[in-house]
Amino acid sequence: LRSSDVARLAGVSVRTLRHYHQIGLLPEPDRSSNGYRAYTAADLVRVLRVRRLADLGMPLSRIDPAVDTKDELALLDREYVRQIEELQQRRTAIEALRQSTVRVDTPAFARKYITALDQRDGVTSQPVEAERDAAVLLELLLDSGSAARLTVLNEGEIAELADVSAALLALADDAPDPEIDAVAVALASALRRLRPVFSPLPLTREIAQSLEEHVYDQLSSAQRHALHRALRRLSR
Amino acid sequence: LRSSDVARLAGVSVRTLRHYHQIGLLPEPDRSSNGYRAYTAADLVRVLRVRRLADLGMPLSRIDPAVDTKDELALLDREYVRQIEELQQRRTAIEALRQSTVRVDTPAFARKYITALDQRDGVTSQPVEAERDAAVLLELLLDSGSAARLTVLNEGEIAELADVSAALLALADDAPDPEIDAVAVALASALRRLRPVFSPLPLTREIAQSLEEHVYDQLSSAQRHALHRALRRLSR
DNA sequence: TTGCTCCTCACGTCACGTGAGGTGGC
DNA sequence: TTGCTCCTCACGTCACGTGAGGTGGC
Repeated sequence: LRSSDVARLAGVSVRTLRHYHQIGLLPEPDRSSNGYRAYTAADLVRVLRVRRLADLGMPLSRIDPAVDTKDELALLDREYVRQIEELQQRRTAIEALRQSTVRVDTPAFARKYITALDQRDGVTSQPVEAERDAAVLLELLLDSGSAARLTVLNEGEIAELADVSAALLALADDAPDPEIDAVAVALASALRRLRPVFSPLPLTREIAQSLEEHVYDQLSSAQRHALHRALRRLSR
Repeated sequence: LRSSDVARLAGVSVRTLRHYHQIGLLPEPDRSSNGYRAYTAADLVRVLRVRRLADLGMPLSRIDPAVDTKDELALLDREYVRQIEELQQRRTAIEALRQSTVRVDTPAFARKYITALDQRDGVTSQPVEAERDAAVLLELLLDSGSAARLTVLNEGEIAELADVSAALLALADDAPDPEIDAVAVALASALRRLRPVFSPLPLTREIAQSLEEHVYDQLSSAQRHALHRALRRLSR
């Protein structure tokens, strides 16, 4: 039997046979006079045995053709139970992401808020992206307890928050000062209600500052003023 | 934010960040005066976005952080349906192998036969291995129709075949000629019944010969004589 | 001479892990 | 001076795929 015979009969590539030689799963056969490998039927049986286990997903390193392998099969079976569960969890997550109308990486607690914001007039998509970024960072930083509390904001509260954010993001740079002030007042009122949720962030000062800067960076000059005034009101 | 900050906050290794730089998923940030990378919160958001998709099993090559990826998610979902089915098929196959008392690579059609042979007295395990080898080769070579017919041999026929094989394999090299003859007669009778099953083998002459030699190689001198005489009887 | 089959390197794949050896600030 | 953190190569992983370049028999 030559390389191609064994390969064809066993349903593998010639390269696969070479690989099995390299890792010692299959002994090198004698050579015929022209240097071609001369396999025996015993080699073919061995390859078939290896493939039967490899096709079940057993790693080549754990295949020993000389030994019965029931224990290894039991291990594999438990591994498959785990994998099936994981795949099903992924499918559930994918389904949830596809259902939602917002971008797939929007944190769950902020979905309604971002959706509401997205539907306001006068807000272009770029600032919405900035809000999404902020939500992603928030999700990361909040301990799970706080995140849960954020989720239970009711529809009215979410709508109000979206109103306020939309007003902030719609502020033009040439907005008159009284308009900036009005936004700051509304913003302070909304933030006051949310403050207990954000308070105990597990952050070093440098990191907190870096994240804060990121939010400021996304805002225009007038918008920064409004946010700044709102924060001053809060600290009073 | 330094490498370790981003890595810790995003739940990845520093090496992973380097890898994302290499493949262009994450831009190289500016360096601070000491040469350390100075990441921004935007980089962190980006890593989180990549990980969210990568954790769902999306290949990095198909992740584009700038684009929404609902279509890709649909593809992934279909892929998972397929994978779950495959894993369940493997579990079924593993379960069947673990149920049986014979070695895991014994072909289904020969299980009862090998089991019966294994339980005969006077047959050591090495010739049983040879019979298993022959069965493996047979399974490979028979078209599925014939293999199905082999499976439906009834209990009595299997027991008779096992009796005859056991008698052949138990033949000592110094067995008297009449004993060899008796085995040959019984063997011929059993083979005559099986012959319709084996007849149309899709083999080149060289390969058939190679497989036949393999069977002969496993037999002792007296056993070969018995097989040879049985085959002569058949061809009459 | 032209195909065909076999041969031997040897690099590529995928998403990083894991040292190896060196530097800068406390 | 001693740790600690960062840096840059660069090889290893897993099971082969895929040329690259050469040889032998019809």
